[in-house]
Amino acid sequence: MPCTEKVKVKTPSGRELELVPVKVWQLNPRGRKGVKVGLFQDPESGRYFRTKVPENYPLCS
DNA sequence: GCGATCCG
DNA sequence: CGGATCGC
Repeated sequence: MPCTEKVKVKTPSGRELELVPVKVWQLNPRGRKGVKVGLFQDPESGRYFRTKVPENYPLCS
């Protein structure tokens, strides 16, 4: 499933933006909860970065 | 430190 | 191949 919904994120450049993740996956140590992580691209710098996304955000490609 | 992911 | 992501 492609990523469509925007997420409010703090970019490495220090801006608060709504971005659509490139990809979202679950990062779980065995036996505990962990977090959902999104891969994003900073429109300012063009650089990729990872940050937590809300638990209710769907996994996507 | 663990977990998945992939850019640098 | 390591960094960086988060919370436990």
